[in-house]
Amino acid sequence: MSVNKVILIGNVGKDPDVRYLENNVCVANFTLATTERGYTTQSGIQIPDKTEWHNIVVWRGLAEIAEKYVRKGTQLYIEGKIRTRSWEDQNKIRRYTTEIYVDNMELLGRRDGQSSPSSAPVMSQSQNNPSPANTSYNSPIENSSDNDLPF
Amino acid sequence: MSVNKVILIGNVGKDPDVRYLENNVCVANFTLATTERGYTTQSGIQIPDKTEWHNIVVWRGLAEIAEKYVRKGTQLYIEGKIRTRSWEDQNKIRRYTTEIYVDNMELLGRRDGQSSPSSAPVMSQSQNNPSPANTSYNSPIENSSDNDLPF
Amino acid sequence: MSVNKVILIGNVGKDPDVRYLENNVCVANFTLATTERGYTTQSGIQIPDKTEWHNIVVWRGLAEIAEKYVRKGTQLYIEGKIRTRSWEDQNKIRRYTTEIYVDNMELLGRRDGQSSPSSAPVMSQSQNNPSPANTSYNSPIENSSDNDLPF
Amino acid sequence: MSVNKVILIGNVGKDPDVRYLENNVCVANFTLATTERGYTTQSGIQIPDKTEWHNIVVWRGLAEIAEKYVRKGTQLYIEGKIRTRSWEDQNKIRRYTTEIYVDNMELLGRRDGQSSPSSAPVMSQSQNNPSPANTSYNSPIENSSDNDLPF
DNA sequence: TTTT
DNA sequence: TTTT
Repeated sequence: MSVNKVILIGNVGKDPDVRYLENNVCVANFTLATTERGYTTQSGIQIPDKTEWHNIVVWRGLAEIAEKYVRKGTQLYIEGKIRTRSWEDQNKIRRYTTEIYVDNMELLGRRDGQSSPSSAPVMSQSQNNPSPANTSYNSPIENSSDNDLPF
Repeated sequence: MSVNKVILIGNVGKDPDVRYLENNVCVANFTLATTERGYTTQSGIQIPDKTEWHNIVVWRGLAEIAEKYVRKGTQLYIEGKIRTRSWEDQNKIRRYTTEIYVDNMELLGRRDGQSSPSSAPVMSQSQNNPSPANTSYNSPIENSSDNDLPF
Repeated sequence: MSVNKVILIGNVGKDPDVRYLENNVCVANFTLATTERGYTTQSGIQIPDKTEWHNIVVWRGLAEIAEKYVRKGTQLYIEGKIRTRSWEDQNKIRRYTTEIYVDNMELLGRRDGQSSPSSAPVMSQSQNNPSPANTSYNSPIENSSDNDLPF
Repeated sequence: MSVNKVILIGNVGKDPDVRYLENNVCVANFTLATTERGYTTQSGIQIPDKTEWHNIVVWRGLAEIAEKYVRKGTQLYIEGKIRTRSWEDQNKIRRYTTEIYVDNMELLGRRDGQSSPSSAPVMSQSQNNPSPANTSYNSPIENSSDNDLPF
C-alpha cells in the first residue's frame, strides 16, 4: 500500500567503491550528479544551474556490472528507492544519510568505438528478488562489520 | 541532460506545517511514510516491515491545497525531486537534510462520506513554472529568514 | 539499454476478466480510467475533462490478487510496461492493440469499514521474475489458444 | 485524482516529421524503440529480444528542439502521457492509435566531438503549461485540419 | 466502462 | 509520526 520510487539520470562522480561481503555478495557505492538547468526569472534574476549529488548503493549482479563498466563520468539511468539510515557521530549525535538503493540500472550513451560494453554485452538487470540470488558462500577474509545490510 | 524524479505513495505522518512567506507564497512541510512489506527468506528468516519517512516540501498552490485537505493519515501520491540541503549545527558541524520538493500531488482514496474534498473539489495542480505564479505581495509581518528558498 | 515504464493511478472500469491457463497461470484483464482535469484557457475557452482508458493485463500472483480484490470502481496504482500487439481483423487488415503489462500494483484508499482487504491482508507483489514462479501444472479444460503469451 | 505517466529511454526510429500549424505551433512526430532483453528460461527456452515501437508526439518548444537535434538513432529520455485516439478507416471501422504525448525530453549520450548539442546548448524543457506559451499567429499556408489537437 |  |  505504498510506493517509494526514484528515477535518476546523471553522471557518476567517482569510480565506484566496490566490496565483496563475506557471503560473496557484491556491493558498490558511488555518487551520481543530476543538474537542474538554471534560468532567468521574469524580473531578470539569474538562477544558476543547481547540481544535486545522490549517494547510490548497488547490490549483487548490478554491483558487478558497476564494477566492470561504471566509471567517473559515466552517464547512468537509475531506478531505485530512497532509504535514510541513521548513525551516531563522534559526538554521539544521531546523524542521517539518505541513499538510493538501486533496483534497475542502465548505462547510457554507449556507442561503438567506445570503451567497454559494446564488445562485452552489458545485460541490464533488475534487482527485485528479496531472497539472495547469489548462493556461493565463501570469501572468508573481509570481516565485514556493516550493520546496515538488509539481512 | 539529467533527471531527478521521485514518486511516492504513502501516509502523512502529521498535519502539515504551513507558512506564508513575506511575498505571500505558501509553503507546507510534512512527513510521509512509505512502508516496504516484510517477508520471509527461503532460509526462514523473518524480515519485518520497514517504514521510510520522507520530508516533504510543497510550494504555492499545492501548499494551499495541502493546508486545506492534507492531514495526519492522509494517503497521498507525490511526484517531485530530491534535494539535499546542508546547514551547520550548534557544534559547527555541517549537517545534511534530504527533502522531496513536490511538483505534483494527488489525494488518494477520497470517497463520498469522507471529510473534505468531496464537497470542495480538490483540483490537482502541477508546480512546474519556475517563475512565481502568485503575484500578490504583502504579508509584512513574518520576517522570514529562510535562506534555502529558491529565489 | 532501454526503459519502458508506465505509472498509472485510476479507477477500474469493470470487474476483471480472469482466466487460468492450462499451466494454471492466472491472467486478469480489465480497463483503467485516468482523467485529466479540464481547465479554462487564458482566452476563456473551456477545455473539458478528458478520460483515457487503458487496457490492463496482469499475470500470476498479481492476477490472483486482482481476482480477489479488484472490482469495478477500485482505485489502483499500476506500474508496468507498454506493449502493442497486432492481430488481423475479419477483413484481413492488421490491427493494433496497446496494453499495459503490470509489474507492480497497489490497491489505494483502502480503509477499515470497507469491503475486503482490511480483513484479508493484500500483500502487494512485484512481478519481475521472467521464469514462471507458479509450478503447479494442471487445469486441463481451458484449451487456451492465446498466442500472445510471453512463453 | 489520477496519474498517467510514461517514462521511456530508447532510440529514435526515423528523423522526426515536423510540422508548423497555422498558429505557428510546432509539432513533431517520430517513433522510439525500446528493447527488452531476451533471456533463457530455466527449462532452457530461448526468449529473444523484443522491441516495442512507440509513437511519440512532441509540441511547441520541445518539438523545435526535436527538429534541431533529434535524428534517426538518437538516444532519448522521454516523459509523457499515454493518449489513444480513434479514427475511422476506409471501411468505416473505428480504429485506435496509441501515442505518447511528451512533457519532458532529454537527449542522452551527447559527448563532445559529436554532432550538435555540445556546441549549441540544448536546454531541456518541460511542457506543462496548459495555456499556449507561443503567441505568434501567422503561418497561413498549411491549412491544418487536424481535429485531434488539444485546442 | 471508472472516478471526482 | 502514518498506514495495513
